[in-house]
Amino acid sequence: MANNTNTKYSTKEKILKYAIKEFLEYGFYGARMQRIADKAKINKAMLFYYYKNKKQIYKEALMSIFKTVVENLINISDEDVPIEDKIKEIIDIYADFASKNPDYLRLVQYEFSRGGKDFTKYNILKDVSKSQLFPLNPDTGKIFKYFNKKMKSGEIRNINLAHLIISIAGQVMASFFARPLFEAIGVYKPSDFDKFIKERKEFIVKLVLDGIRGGN
Amino acid sequence: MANNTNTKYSTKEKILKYAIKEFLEYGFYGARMQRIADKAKINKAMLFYYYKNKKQIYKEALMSIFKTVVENLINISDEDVPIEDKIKEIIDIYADFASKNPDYLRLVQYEFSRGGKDFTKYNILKDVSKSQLFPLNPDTGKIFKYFNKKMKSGEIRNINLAHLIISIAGQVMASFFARPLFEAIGVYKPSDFDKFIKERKEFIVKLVLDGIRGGN
DNA sequence: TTATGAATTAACCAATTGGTTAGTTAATAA
DNA sequence: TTATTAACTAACCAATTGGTTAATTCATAA
Repeated sequence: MANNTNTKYSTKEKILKYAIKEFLEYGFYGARMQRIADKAKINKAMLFYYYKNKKQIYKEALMSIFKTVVENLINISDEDVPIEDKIKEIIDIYADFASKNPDYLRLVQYEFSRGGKDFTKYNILKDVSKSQLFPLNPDTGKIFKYFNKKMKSGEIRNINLAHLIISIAGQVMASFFARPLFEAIGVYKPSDFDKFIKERKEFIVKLVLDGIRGGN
Repeated sequence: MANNTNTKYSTKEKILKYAIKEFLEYGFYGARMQRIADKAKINKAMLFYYYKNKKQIYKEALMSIFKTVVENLINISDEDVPIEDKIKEIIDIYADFASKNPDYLRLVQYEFSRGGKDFTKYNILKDVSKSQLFPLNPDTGKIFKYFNKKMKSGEIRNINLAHLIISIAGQVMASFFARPLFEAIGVYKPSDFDKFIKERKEFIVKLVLDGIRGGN
């Protein structure tokens, strides 16, 4: 092996790492193989030595990204904390991940804007949803279990939990997905983005909490 | 003029119409000038006769699309209806537009996924937000006026209205933006999408209504 | 009828693109 | 030492791309 085992990343790993950056920046069609090679400081031919073609690199990049996204979003605890804290926990998980990985999120959004063609083609989503840990899994998802208990005990009214999760996630994610809109029209000063997110979290907690406590 | 005035659209209009379709399908980099010409059944050179280059066609397509989006989203009435009806009205406007123009929405999403580079570059968003009719305009927006009145009368608690609008729109739009995810993981059967949206509307109305009525 | 400019076309082009290939270097095992 | 294979490189290539151009058709006005 001429593979340099001293360096942190193998050539194959480097390719994926910088391919992700390139795809994030330009999408599939706009991504350039030469630019990926340049970013990774390797010969372009290596891309085709380790991967069949551009599509395959994209596929592996997508899978890697989506795996990271899901791994982050399933970290919901089993603890039986008060409802307000549980809602905060869910919001925090989504918001924190979005804050820390804006580029990952953007590629997911890019894929969604294309109708999720490749997500479905590569079975990326299906594999993920089978996971016992997936929060939207109505049988095993921790969020479902928690709120089902709270509905039975009467602490919250009867609600459709899939809708609740979508509503919470939707409110949080909107802040990140439509960020260019908000900043362009001056909803907040770009430098105040973190402050805006903090405000938004508090707003969502209160809205949802009152919303699910309200009379049946 | 050799321009065929019998047909419904002029050549220039045809170009924009089919360019939009192409950009919606493939994004900027994936769009092909030849394919636009083929779709419009004109000679490729006509694209460069009426427009400077690809970028310019994209720019005009973006502006046209965004204009349509905004024109639809500002159609909020002035009527002083009950709060529940007003929330329903807002939700309906967003949901109806998204249902009727899934492709337009996808291009907006595509642009957002790119960080809204071109939206800001072409000043598309800024021009729009200046509009007196823009619902997010805190001084003149009809939604602001309506809810401010309701806050003063005590019918709802004091809330940040920008956040309220983002929350409502976010919950509605999530249903469309993340549609590939929901269908892949089986939140509903793809054929039941309309039913899902109907359910979602009802869910959001109730959540928001209880959420803004709740104690201060 | 004819002159004029706008609209349209087919053929073309330079540059870029994803992908290949023949040959070289480096590591390992016998 | 040497044979073998994996890792790597530079040069190359066919196909595609956005964009151009010179020539032609068409409509209109004088």
